[in-house]
Amino acid sequence: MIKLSDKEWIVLDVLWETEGAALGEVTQALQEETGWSRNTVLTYLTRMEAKGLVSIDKEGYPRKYRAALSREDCQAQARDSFLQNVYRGATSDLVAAFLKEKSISSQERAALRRLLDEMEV
Amino acid sequence: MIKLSDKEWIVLDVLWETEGAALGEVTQALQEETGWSRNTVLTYLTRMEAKGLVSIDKEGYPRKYRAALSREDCQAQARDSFLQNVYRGATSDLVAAFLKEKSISSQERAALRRLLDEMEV
DNA sequence: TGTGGAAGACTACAACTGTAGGAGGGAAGC
DNA sequence: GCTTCCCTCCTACAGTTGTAGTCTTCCACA
Repeated sequence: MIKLSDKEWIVLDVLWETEGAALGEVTQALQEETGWSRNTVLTYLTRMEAKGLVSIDKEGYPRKYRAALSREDCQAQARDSFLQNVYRGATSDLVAAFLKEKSISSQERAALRRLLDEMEV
Repeated sequence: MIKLSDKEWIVLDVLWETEGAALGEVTQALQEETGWSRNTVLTYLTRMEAKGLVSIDKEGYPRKYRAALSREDCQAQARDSFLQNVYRGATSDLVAAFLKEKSISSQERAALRRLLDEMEV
């Protein structure tokens, strides 16, 4: 149900890295990638709190902002909707397309083979 | 650059299936999944033409609507942004997550193994 | 204790998205 | 030719997203 925009992913990436950051720290961390003003960052943070994506620790000043959901949960959600929207549920087409296009190391390939092996029951 | 909304994927899915459909046909085809009114469908179609997602064949009456981009191009685009947003570029994490979660047949697993083998150079 | 700089609240505003309604135009059949 | 039905055009309107500006508050330090 939770649908993150591209920019919300960027904000959450920062929050997932830092367990509880103040506005200035978040703004700082986003500076290179986005160049956003402090106010823009604050707007994201407060809107995202309203949506349940961010939790704000109001003890102390300045407040600490943290991700309210785990990265894994958000990823699972995003995988589902991507799979449905873009591949109409065909997981193996999807996986094949990613594998064909993107380079991965031979270690990674070995790990994926092991994964496939474990699935043979 | 082209960013499709969930609903735009649904519309395009219909257009990719039918090479050139009239409004009534598109509305019909979308009926079950969306229940949209004819006007809603028309709004999507015309807005999507403005964005270059749909092309309208104005010869004849009623007009024929068709997808302006191939499904493959749209999928490639969507893969890219998904990979970046959700997995920060880590293809093998992404692939592993899909494989772990979604069931695929042993035929499909075999095909993926072959794909991995072909990548070993 | 006054002040400067960060932080927070509130406001703004345009573009895009989801979802139509109403008015008018063409074509096919009676 | 007139009716009927579908098609197109234009308009609407609320909610979301991207990106701040302004005004106010708060703490730390001189």
